[in-house]
Amino acid sequence: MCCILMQTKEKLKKILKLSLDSFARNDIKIENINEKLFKLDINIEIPAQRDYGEFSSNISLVSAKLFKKSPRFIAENIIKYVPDFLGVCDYILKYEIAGNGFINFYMNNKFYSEILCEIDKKKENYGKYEQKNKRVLIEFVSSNPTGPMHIGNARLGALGDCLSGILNFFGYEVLTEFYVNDAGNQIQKFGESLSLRYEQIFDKNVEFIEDGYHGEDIKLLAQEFANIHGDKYIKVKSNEREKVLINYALPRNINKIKSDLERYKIFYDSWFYESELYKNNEISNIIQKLEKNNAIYRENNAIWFKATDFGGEKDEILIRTNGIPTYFAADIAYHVNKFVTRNFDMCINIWGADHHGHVARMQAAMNALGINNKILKIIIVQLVSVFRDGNICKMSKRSGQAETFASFLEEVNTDSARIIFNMQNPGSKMVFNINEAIKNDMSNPVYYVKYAYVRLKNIVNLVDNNKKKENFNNINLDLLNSPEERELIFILGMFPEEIASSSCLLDSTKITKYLINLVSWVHKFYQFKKVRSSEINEKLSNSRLFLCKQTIRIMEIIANILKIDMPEKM
RNA sequence: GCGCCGGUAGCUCAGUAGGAUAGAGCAACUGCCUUCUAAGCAGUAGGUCGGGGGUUCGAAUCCCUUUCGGCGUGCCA
Repeated sequence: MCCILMQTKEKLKKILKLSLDSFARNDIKIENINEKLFKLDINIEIPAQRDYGEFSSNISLVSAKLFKKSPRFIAENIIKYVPDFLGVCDYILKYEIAGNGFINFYMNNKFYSEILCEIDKKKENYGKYEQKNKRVLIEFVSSNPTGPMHIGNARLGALGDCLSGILNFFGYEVLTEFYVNDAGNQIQKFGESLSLRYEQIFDKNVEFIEDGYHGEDIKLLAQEFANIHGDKYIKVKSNEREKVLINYALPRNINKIKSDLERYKIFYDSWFYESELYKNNEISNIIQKLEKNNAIYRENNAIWFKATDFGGEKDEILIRTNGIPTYFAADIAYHVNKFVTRNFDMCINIWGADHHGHVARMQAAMNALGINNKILKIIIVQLVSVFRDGNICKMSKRSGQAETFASFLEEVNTDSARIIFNMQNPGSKMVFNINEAIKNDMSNPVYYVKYAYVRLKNIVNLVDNNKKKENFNNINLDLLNSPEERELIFILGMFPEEIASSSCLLDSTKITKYLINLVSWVHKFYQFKKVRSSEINEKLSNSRLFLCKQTIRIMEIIANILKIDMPEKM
């Protein structure tokens, strides 16, 4: 499926290629011209300013070398032949050469009215593509259940959930997943920490361990446990006590994570427990497979993965000298489970920047296991710090100063957070300005967006109430020819392309930026063009109303993808 | 030391797969509500795109180099 805008680009490209071909054939004799033309990187672009037209091509610039002529000269010669092929596209109003050799195309009214009609026809499916039959697993947040989430998880969550919304809308079969690290070393440490805090309640002289979990949350959990069970477990052997405490605390932490994320509008399709990998021997299975593929060796009683043989930076330990598998070994098994057992075609992991060292070795492990026909995409998200009252508080889990996810949610509205996090590229580190995120003006983009929706909705509702039913027979979309109206329509027409490129690039921020741009034109339109004014005739009024309705449609599609509530009134 | 990411307006950030005069918001200043909600719009001011080379019709964007910052470089996860 395609849209008017993309089709038009293709048609213009065709016209230009045919014209260039004519020029080459008739005016210049070059051998194998078709082959050479084929290699040219001819683009149809949307210029930044509309004075340059709706579309613009670099064809004469990129072919300058081939013809050994100036771009301007080539453009003049190409344009001579364009009339021969105008039948290919009936949206062209005029075309001209700009200063340095760009060929600019200006579109007629039909182009604009057909964009609106296309949206009206496809409705909430506008911008959707045919089902790809591609199963995608997207895993994000997956915070450690040994402690509370922090603000960085809010960024990961917003990016992951919105990306899954985009991919789903685009036509992939998407499954969202939270990977629960409920096994391995850190759970032992968790139990040990809990146990010591529990003992300290009854004996102040008990010393805490250096590499334990120092957070207040551990003390609280131990206290809660003591409130229920008293000193009953003091005399129990320490590893027994640790087990009991883990069984008490871990489900509590996981439930807290789950409920916090639900407040943030994230509802996972799946919660995958690391402990399942142990139960099903999946870790020992992958060790065997790796051994078969000659990808491991033994040293000092530990089992190593020859990561360097498969594109990794250095070799990695899979099974420690003490026989306990590393986190990495479990994670390989987890990925094999995704790709082989569950047979996903693409797996997307959204990881914090502190995990980026993990990327190369995981890719290497996939190579070693022959999982090459599948796609593993890892999106690394830089860390978040909080700006509050003029100060930057750096996020740090160990210092205990971290802004927790829960306290963040208390302050910042979920929709604001989702939009703000999705306005900034994952690759750049982020300073989250709390003071601005809780304000009710343009420093908080969520109000800018919602207000635009309310304004349009208000127009539509008022008209509906006044006339009971609008008469779309008495309509002439050619009347929508002001810069404000045209630009708004043009941006609506760009939506399918935005969705497509967001999906291909796995970029959830693109569509948010698009939304902000769309909304700014909604406000301009609202400012300059009255819809239900007595000063304009009914035909124009109806046409503008039609534009409002299609704009609302696109805004609702995006709101749905991003899970932003759009209010009727503010 | 090595690796990954980043450096764009006073601040926070965009910059459409190399394109035309580098853009928003915040902060500052000036206008616009008896007319569909001013949570808005229009305008002014603000820049050596960290520095230096290179590639070409054309570079914030690609390559090299240098500098500064964040992270990683665990038999931690």
